[in-house]
Amino acid sequence: MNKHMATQSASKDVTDILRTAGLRPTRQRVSLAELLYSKGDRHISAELLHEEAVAADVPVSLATVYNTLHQFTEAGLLREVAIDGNKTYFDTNVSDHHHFFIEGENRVIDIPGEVVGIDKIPSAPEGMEVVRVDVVVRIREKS
Amino acid sequence: MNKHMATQSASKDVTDILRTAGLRPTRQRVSLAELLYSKGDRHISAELLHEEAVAADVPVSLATVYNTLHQFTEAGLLREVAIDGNKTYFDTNVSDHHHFFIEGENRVIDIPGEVVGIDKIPSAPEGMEVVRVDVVVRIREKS
DNA sequence: ATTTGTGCAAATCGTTTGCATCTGA
DNA sequence: TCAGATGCAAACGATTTGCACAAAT
Repeated sequence: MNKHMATQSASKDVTDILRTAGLRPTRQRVSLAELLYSKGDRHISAELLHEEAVAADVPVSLATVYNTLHQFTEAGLLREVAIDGNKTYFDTNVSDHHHFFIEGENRVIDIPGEVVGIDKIPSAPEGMEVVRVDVVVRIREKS
Repeated sequence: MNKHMATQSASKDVTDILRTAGLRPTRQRVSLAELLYSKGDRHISAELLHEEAVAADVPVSLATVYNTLHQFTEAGLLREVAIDGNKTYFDTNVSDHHHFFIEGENRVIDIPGEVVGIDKIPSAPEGMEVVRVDVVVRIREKS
């Protein structure tokens, strides 16, 4: 059934993931997914992913990159990290964790392990429920 | 020296604050400061503040509102709250505290008291120092 | 064949900037 | 006076959208 097994070992899983998520595994989506997940946890902007795709000979339009990132996010494959205001980062690590934000460099990195302990999660106001707690530790070059 | 004392009781303090911060107390800056600080703690966007100013018969350009907000921030009179990505909020509460973010409404409110306890602040990577820890508790209408 | 995705370029939104004009000390 | 502030409109960067074309099932 698969005509080119050899070249599809990596694509195969991605294809299934997409299908399971209810997304048609198109060329662009498969390629983008591979770029996203083949290098460990990443925090990437739409623009950067677009550049990577083009560099990897997967010409895809910026608009499609945006669409894809949002679809992946809705499907739970990515998490949007809103830290800086002007740019949106997408985190390939969907599990519960927090971030360092390097000021000046505008870079986001995961805080390793279960290092942040919040001992008192404040109770939400009447009729509200907590969706998620985000912790951002802003750091800079030691002066 | 003050010709219209009666109308200046509120303006007086603001004027001093601005002067102390090294900012010339111009009409616009004084008015914006009053709008900002006369209603308790606020989390306001440039656009909204602009609308309020115009509504209060203090015609000021949006560009000036942006300039002013940034100058106030540099002077330590305001704190920038980056939560949402597409919009920047300025917090009139400069003290150490954290925020609820109401999804859907895109509203920011202070978490009252010293309710958030972070028991382990992760150590920053080599050569880096922690500037600040931001905690955002995302909440939504209970379903 | 039908449905869904893609590309392009134009549109939008928040924010910033350049520059001529005004204003506070 | 004159450095510093303001207003306007144009410039900007990130993101979105509309619509004709292409690809997946």
